[in-house]
Amino acid sequence: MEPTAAGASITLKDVAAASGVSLSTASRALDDRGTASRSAAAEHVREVAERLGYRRNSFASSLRRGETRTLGVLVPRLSDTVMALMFEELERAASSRGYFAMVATSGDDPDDEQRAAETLLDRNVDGLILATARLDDELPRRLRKRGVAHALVLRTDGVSPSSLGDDEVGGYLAVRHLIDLGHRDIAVVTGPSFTSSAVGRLAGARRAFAEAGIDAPAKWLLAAGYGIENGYTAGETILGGHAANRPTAVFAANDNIALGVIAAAHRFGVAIGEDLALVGYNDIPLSARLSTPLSSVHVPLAQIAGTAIDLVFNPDMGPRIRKAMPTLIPRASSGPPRQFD
Amino acid sequence: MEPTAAGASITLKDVAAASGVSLSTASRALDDRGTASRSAAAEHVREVAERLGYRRNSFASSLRRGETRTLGVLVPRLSDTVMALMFEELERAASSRGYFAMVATSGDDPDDEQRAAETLLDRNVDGLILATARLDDELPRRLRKRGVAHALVLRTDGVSPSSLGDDEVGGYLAVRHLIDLGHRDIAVVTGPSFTSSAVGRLAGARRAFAEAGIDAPAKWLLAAGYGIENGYTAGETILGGHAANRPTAVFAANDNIALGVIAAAHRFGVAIGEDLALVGYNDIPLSARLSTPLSSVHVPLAQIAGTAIDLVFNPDMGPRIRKAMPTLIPRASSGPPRQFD
DNA sequence: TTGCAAAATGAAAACGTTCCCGCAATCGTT
DNA sequence: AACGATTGCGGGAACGTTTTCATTTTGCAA
Repeated sequence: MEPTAAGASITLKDVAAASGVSLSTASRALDDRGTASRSAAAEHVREVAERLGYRRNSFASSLRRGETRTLGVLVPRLSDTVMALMFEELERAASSRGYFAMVATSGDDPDDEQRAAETLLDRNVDGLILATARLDDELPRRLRKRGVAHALVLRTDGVSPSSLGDDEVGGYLAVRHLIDLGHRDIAVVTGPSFTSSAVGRLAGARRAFAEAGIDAPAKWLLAAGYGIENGYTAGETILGGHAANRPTAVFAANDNIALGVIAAAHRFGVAIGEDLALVGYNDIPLSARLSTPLSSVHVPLAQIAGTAIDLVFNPDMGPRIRKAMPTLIPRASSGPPRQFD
Repeated sequence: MEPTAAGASITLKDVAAASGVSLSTASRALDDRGTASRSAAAEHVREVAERLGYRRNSFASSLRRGETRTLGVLVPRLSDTVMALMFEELERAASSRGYFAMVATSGDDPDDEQRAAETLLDRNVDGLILATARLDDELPRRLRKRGVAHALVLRTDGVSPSSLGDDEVGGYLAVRHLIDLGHRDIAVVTGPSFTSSAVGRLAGARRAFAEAGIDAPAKWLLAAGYGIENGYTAGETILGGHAANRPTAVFAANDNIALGVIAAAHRFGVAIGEDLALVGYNDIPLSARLSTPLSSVHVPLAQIAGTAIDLVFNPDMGPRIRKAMPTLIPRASSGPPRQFD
């Protein structure tokens, strides 16, 4: 009946009694912050605690200390590989700083996002990391007003402390790569327009176009969601017309979209890498393992994670919005256009 | 400096004072378990609490109550889509029962698994759900000995309460499907032999072979890891020989392995669905979206999640090991063998 | 009205830590 | 040997809840 997890638990009082010291002394001896006391008594307490299998009660401790050494992470969904990877890196970075990372998922709905954030705050996290930010998001604003320590990752609202890849540069690199290969007819499929990542990557793509004097037709600049199915739909739109009217290259603002485009290309009998060059974004592990490995813009997630956590606790050091440099990884999916063979 | 997340916080004392009642009354009025008190005073307290923006301090509450309404979930990694989906379902099931799910990742190392479990237990979770179990795992054994409420998902050690898909049936369905299509030369790539899922799926495959009077050659029964790269290696082994010596079908014990086999097939110029029939396992969302959509054994994760949580809190009701029925989803990747065209 | 059960209330004692305070012991310096 | 400075120690008061217990109030029937 009782869902008691812990067995009969050893409290600090037990340890103190067994060591023949007071509660206070035992507490101090086991305080792992700062330098461990080197007195003989303290050493003895530590031995006894170990022997008895004492584990500090985190609630009592947090209640008294007023901090939890816990970080809340909010992501739209974990089944999106990029988000899962981001969380894994955040977990690692948090752990190396003595923190525990706790995740909640919120989908794409601002209300759910708000609710999920409250859930995390109710668990008294010391700070919050959001991978969900919209350009005009209410949540970061409220967090700022309430004085909640937080940082945004991967996406920014332009105001709250943020750690992300430089999407403008990434978009530029991708399209520049395609242009350098000889492509002129290039389609761009971006993510949802409420994300800074989509806007940034599109801006970078535009810069590359402008630099090369290419006038990108509006019908080949599509905004989509970040899911495979969105990529598929976009792919149908782009490739569905007469073969002569197709672009020779596509820049997909994320690897999921690219996967959708691949499926659409297959449906229309267009060979990726030969008939159509394709560049994705994020370089998820799958990309390198596809039948035709996917060129993609790699983003240093580990670095972004570390920076994000530093921003949560020291928002005042350095610029509030930190951008990490992405790298283009060329693979077989992006070859020169047909006529160049 | 101070990593204070919450602003100046409203305590129960404030609410009580503002409502003109005692602390105890305020506490009772806001107790959300059981039936809410219907007295006028209680109603008033709730209003005041709402107006003041009172949020119960979860530590003080948990400390006093001795329960946390928190569930710890241990998975090898979240970047594996199946694990991410499993966690999302567990999170949902937990939430609908008033629990919060907390995840930790442990890789494939038993020591890390132990450490991660301790981390969760240190946070006083009311129960633990493991998706990491090995057949001869120490951890479930220790949890049983310590009397920690727990359940295993997706994999079982055969002893602790477990909720998983019926892997034997799934393996049978997959291979039976291939046999029904006319295949006789079928390779099977299973997962790591320390997982019950790999063992079960292989056993099911064997039953299908036996039933059809097929003597599966040992060289086509490969044990691999559950990653794409393992599938690729296995694919190289299977398809690397002379074309005449290749199987006409492959059952991959998970979709990642299938993805690897696809890549290997591509390398050897073998067309999936035409030259080689392929069936995966788990039916991750990507499978349906591949260029050649992948046939796969679908597993009801939501149901497994619900059962798992029930098992944690009521391990004595019904059988300890519950198996959910998988379904085969045939798609374009599994066609009849060439000579049948 | 009176009587009695049921419901609501306030005081106070937990829950297991940490931390402030005053005091004693130890240390290094002249 | 004497001095101040450091360090370690135990007592006890927090931290914000929940819960027990004794008491008071309410509701209802006679």
